[in-house]
Formats: sequence, C-alpha cells, structure tokens
Amino acid sequence: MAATRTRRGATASRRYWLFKSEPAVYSIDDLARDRRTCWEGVRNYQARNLLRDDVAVGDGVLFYHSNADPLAVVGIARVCRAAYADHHAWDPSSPYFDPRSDPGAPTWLMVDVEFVERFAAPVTRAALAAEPALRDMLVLRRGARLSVQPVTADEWRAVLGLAGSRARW
DNA sequence: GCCAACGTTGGC
DNA sequence: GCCAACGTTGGC
Repeated sequence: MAATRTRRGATASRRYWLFKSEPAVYSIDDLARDRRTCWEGVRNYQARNLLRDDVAVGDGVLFYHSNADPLAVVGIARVCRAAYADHHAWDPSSPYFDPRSDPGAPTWLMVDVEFVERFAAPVTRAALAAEPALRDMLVLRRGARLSVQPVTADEWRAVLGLAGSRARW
C-alpha cells in the first residue's frame, strides 16, 4: 500500500472512505465538472469526528449516490484538504445554516475533495451486496445512516475491481 | 409513499 | 442520567 504524507505522519498508510451524496444535490457529474469541491453540510457528530480526526489529505473516497436510482458507487475522489470550518453554518441562506456553531470554535467541519474518476458503469448497491468480499461493508448495513464511512483497503480494492477502475493507488 | 433505524432534544 | 417524543435518513 502506498504511504502518503498526512496529518497522521509521513509514514501513515492512506485510508479509504465512502462519502454519500444525493445526486440531486451534488453528483459525480458535478464533481467531474468542478474538479474540486468542499464537502459541506456534514451535520452529524460521528461523521464530523471522522473528518476532524481521521480523514487526511491523500485519502481515497468512494463517491456514493444515496436516495437515487440507481443506488451506487459512481466514482472516486481524493481528499485534497484536511478538515476546516464549514462556514456554511454561518450563512443564513444555506440549507446547512446552524447558528449554534461558534466562529471561535466551529461545531461543523468540512474537507475538500478532488475528482479522480467516474466509473464507466456505476457499481450498484445490488452489485456490492452480491460481492462476498463486501459482506461487512458498512453502507450495506441496514440503517447505516453515517454519511462519512470508513472503508477497508480490501473493500476499496474490491469496489475498484467491480468497477474495472483504471485508477492507480 | 412507507417505515425502520438512528440521532437529537428536552422534560423530569 | 433516563427516556419518550420527535425529526431525519434513506432503502425499499
């Protein structure tokens, strides 16, 4: 596995994540167009803690379309900026407005991600569920609502395999 | 549209 | 600190 310079230290191994997004809000096509975006709007403490403590520059991200047809991992992204204040919390016009977030000690954080690849064909939830190597994958668990989820290296490789991904990691 | 699972809020 | 009520997520 490749080593990468991260907040965890120069020799830390790269980690992998699954980020959910409703394509009606922000899709892999949007990221392919923008090339890079801030991942705003995480409003769950467990997900926030992952962003703050564990998500690092260089980490791999499976881009998952939720509330969609098809439900699928549709591509991959790479973390390109570590956690910083989600300023949308202070924007009254934002759907993510949360006035309880103190500018001096922000409650909510976000990272930036950059586009890596849109899969030639989405790896559907059904395809994930049919893959024995993914039997423990968090996103497949009933009631798994976490929008930022850890993915193991084996799961990462299995999903890229199902996708026929050409991305090198 | 339904509803199970989950997280948060707030009364006590 | 408990827990019932409520709101949201998100698959089906």
